[in-house]
Amino acid sequence: MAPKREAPRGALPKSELEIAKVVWELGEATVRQVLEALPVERELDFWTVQTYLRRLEAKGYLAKRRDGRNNVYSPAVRPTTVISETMDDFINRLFDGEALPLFQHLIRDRDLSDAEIDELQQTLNTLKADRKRGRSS
Amino acid sequence: MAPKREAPRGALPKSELEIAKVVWELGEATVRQVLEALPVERELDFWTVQTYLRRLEAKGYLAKRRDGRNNVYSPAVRPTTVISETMDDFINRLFDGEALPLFQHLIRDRDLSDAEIDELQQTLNTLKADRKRGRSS
DNA sequence: TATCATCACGTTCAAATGAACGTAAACGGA
DNA sequence: TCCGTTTACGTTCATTTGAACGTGATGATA
Repeated sequence: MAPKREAPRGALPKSELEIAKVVWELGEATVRQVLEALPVERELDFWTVQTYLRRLEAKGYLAKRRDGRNNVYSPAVRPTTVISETMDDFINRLFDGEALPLFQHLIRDRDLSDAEIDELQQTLNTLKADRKRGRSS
Repeated sequence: MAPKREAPRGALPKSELEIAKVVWELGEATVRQVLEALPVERELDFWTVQTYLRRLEAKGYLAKRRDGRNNVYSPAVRPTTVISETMDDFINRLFDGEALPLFQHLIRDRDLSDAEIDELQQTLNTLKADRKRGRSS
């Protein structure tokens, strides 16, 4: 059965993604908790954060639970899913859906440390090995 | 001397990027040429394309040259620069500026062919070798 | 040289997005 | 139990983005 993407859910806008990320990190959070978890230089209003959380819930990205007088928000869609969708969108837009050119650019542009390069090679080797073995799911 | 990023030029919107990419591919192009270079299923108006090209010029991404009655647009900023900026913005938004997690996600999520994996490894090896040698710009 | 098609430019318009508020309800401490 | 504080919800507002048009100018062709 295909993974069946519930709804296309076109890529999240900047600000909403930013807020969603905070919720992901915290696991679940109230408006105030999100506000406090934001970097200090990012001076967002309590109300603004509230707005984004509400929108995220309306779009189906977050679930809302009541805890006393507070709303507690938590992921309704797995973060990795959202990240994948966002990356897909990005790759489609910039590289016609080809991952390879993105890699090349990335490798060349970002100053990767030697350690990071090693780590990447490691990952690739592992992936390759896994491929040879079980080629399932 | 530092590369000196002229203006922050916050990441291009979807549609404008789409049009800019066409210009990059063609090297330079008139409105009509861009329109015709777009995939057929993308039914954009002549006027709409014109608008985006104009905006891109206003933002400093494209240069405009007159050829008879036509405007001919060409890159005013190197495409690779724009791509880098766009990627930076994306990585900042989604991965706090860390390239590595992006790689991991990418490697795991996109179904890379064996050949692609090989190519990546090749690239990494080359990069590593180059590093050892001249470390300057 | 008159005509017709094409083009540039300014302008417009709706929807999405970033950001914020006012009010009324709910809670905890005095 | 009353008061001050905090929160939710609906609502609003400006800007950006996606998309398109009308008019006047321009050039090729008859």
